Amino acid sequence: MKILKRNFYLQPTLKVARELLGKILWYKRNGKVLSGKIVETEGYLRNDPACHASRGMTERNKVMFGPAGHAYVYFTYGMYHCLNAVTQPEGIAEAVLIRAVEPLEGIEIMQRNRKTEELKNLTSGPGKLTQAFGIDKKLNGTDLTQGTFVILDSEEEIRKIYRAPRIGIRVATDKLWRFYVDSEFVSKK
DNA sequence: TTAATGATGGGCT
DNA sequence: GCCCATCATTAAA
Repeated sequence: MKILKRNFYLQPTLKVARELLGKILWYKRNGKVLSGKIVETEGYLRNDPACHASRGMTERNKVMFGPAGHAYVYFTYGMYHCLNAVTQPEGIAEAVLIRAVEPLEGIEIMQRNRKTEELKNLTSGPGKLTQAFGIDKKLNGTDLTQGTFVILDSEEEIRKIYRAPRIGIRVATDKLWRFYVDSEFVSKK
């Protein structure tokens, strides 16, 4: 399979959010491959009060202001990380949060990282999947279009895409910027 | 089954 | 000091 190119991430952010569904998150770590099919995403736009970057650039969110196709990984709630794909050209801070994937490769490692055998509980949430994959702040700013931490294209045809309000935010809850497919691994339907 | 709560610590008004 | 793009556990129904 081929790695998604930078042009993919330069499309409108909500389109990228929809089109990332079915694509493959792929991470080769310590010589072992971890991968999963993306089944749930959320878009975060400029001028969106729920977006970390909406009140200007800070040390934490500066990667969002950088070039498209890079990973924005941040630490939250004192114990979890969340993974985003940065969209839009340099200077425009938008991104897509990867909320859930369906485990494909490296499931034994994910089970060890998550301290559970239960497949449906491995990667069905933004904090869960980063824990399962071993993704943390050291990957913040990584280029997702080359190297060992990338998103792969796929030929998979998506039957139906659902859209719904985003989860875990207190503002802009009227915006239907969460997207997901029919899957047991979606964090919440 | 769903709802409430505690854990836990960096970021920022 | 309060907030937080979360999750696991406990309590309630």
